[in-house]
Amino acid sequence: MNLEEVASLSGVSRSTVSRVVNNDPRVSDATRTKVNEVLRRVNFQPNAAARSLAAGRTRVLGLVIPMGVAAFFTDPYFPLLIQGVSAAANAHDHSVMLWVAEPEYERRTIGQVMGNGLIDGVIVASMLSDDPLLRALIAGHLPFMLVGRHPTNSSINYVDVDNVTSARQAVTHLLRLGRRRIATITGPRNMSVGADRQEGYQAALRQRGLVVDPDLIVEGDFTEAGAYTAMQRLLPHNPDAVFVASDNMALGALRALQEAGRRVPDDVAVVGFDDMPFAARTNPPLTTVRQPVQRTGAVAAETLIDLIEHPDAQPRRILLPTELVIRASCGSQLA
Amino acid sequence: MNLEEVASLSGVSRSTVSRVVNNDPRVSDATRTKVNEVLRRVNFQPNAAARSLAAGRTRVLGLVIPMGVAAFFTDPYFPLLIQGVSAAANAHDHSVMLWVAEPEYERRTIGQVMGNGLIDGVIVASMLSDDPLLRALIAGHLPFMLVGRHPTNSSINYVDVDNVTSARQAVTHLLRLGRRRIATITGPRNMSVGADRQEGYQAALRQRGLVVDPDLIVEGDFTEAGAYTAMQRLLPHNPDAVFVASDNMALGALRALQEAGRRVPDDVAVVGFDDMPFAARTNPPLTTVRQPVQRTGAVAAETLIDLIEHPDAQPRRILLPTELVIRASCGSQLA
DNA sequence: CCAAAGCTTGGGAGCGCTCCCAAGAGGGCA
DNA sequence: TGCCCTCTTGGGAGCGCTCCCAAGCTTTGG
Repeated sequence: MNLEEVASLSGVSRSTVSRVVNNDPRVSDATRTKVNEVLRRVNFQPNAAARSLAAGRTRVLGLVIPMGVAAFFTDPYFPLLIQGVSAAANAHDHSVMLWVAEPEYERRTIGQVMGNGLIDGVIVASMLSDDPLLRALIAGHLPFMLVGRHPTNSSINYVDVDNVTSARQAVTHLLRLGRRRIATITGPRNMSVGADRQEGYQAALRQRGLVVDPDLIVEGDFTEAGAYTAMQRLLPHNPDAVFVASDNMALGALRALQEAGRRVPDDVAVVGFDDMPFAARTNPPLTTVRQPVQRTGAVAAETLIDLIEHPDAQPRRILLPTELVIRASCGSQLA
Repeated sequence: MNLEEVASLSGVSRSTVSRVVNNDPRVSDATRTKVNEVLRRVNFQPNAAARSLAAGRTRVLGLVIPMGVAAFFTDPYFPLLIQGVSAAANAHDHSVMLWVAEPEYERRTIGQVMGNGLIDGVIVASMLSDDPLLRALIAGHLPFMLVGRHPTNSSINYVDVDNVTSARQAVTHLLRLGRRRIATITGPRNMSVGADRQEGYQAALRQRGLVVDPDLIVEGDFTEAGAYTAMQRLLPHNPDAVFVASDNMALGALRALQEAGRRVPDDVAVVGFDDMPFAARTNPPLTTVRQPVQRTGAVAAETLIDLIEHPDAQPRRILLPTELVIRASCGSQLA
């Protein structure tokens, strides 16, 4: 069923049917009603390919999740993000094309994502600092949004939470509770989330006039298992608190602490990051920084659509607010 | 950059360039080399929309994840499945369009997924038994694959693991270890995974000549929190083992048991299902049924592509093998 | 040596839509 | 009454590709 057939069924021209389908105001009410009636009766769906070809726009957003991140499989972060993107895209009458980028995705993905006109723009999640896809994106002319700011190039559009400030507040909270040997398990240093949360950690210590002890900083990889090992490496240095850069990693830290016989929060206070669904149910319940993950995805999609429709607009740099959620693992029920 | 431009740059016709791009053998080696050279130089990417329009094929697979399942956000099952689908699709030069279907997705999604020619076929994950999307799919003519068999209509193409047999084996293992009051926390009954695993549980008991005690069967929803409550409801009935229909739910069961002061496996043996990454690291490590989730996704994609290319082929019903992974939570290191 | 059968190449048609321009109908106003 | 402007409608062109047919050339074999 195509426009022409609907046209002859309703006794008007292809152009008029097209106008009705696209809500063009330049159609009389009588005609519109008549055509809509036929449209509904035959359950007309305009052909997406033809539409894209003629209009030069596909109404499809790309979503790239680089798979350098093993955490994709264990961290609920990505499903939440995907859900947010998907919901916002659908609400704006767009579809989502997904690429779960393999390690050696450079060749295929980059070419596919760009150039061939399959998508109008692309959202890239959890980008590594020196990603070849990112280089191609910067060189190209396809609108794109990063989830998580780029560490060096600040002219790139992104949506993120204020990781530095959030981390600083979390660590400041631990300081206020009297903890002094505060350790941290960071994210990978080549991701800006990792670097930023560590920076916030250090800022809090310095603000308090404390020196940053490199022995109390261990790099994690956002997996539970990685954090477990990281925590074991921290134990000999006798921290009295640890700020862990994700809830998922906090799980690993808790497990290591428990196995080592350290009580939480009595011996070691633990603060996570994300406020994932399970954070309220750990033992003890996890104090953590709540970030709006679905919202982040939704904002990324909405901003990207806006960017596609207004290519001349100034760069978008969006920071979403976080909130420190106090539970038992930090040793205080007070804010 | 389009075919015509490449053609004039290489001194041949549009048709010839098209043949080279599509690896049509009817081109002389000399011409092919010459054109390929230009193709590479200008980094030619054929326009996807034009291609789809002309060829009547998009090389895009749809992937629908109904969101009735709250577990999407916490269960690593879906990321693994998505990864499998994505990898296989990419390997076959296809892209993946994702719909995370909202509760009231009937109207929009169904229309979008079908009809408008955006995709060549669709994979539907975790279908509820009486899903409107499924009804539309059956009535329509778009090739589709289910992940998880359909409970009643066996002529539908699907890929699944043999849930009945797997569950039966897991429970038989518990029986062999001497457990007699074996409980189960099932998946939702309106999903075939839920029903099938419960059926396997019952089959194992009957095979042993035991009666099925309805008090020992509680329905879960594939979430940790749901299973926690379910386990609490089971406790008064003093089970000496529990077969939990997913690892994620096993987490909740373990938490409930621990809080109630029951030792695992001494007082209550626990067996899960999935062998998710975290299963080896629970306390105690979880005995579980390993199912090849990524493989399931990959097979779904590959079969769907085959179905698209050979529409007359007979129905595909694929069962993938599982494996019982013995760890400490069942009270035996023996197979 | 010539017909028949390859091989290689070019160009037309058409996929189903959007966008633009033109034309007809009707209304307002001098 | 006549002119201009607005509203509504129709149809042509063209998006960039694939598919089909035909034409030219070369090869094969009787």
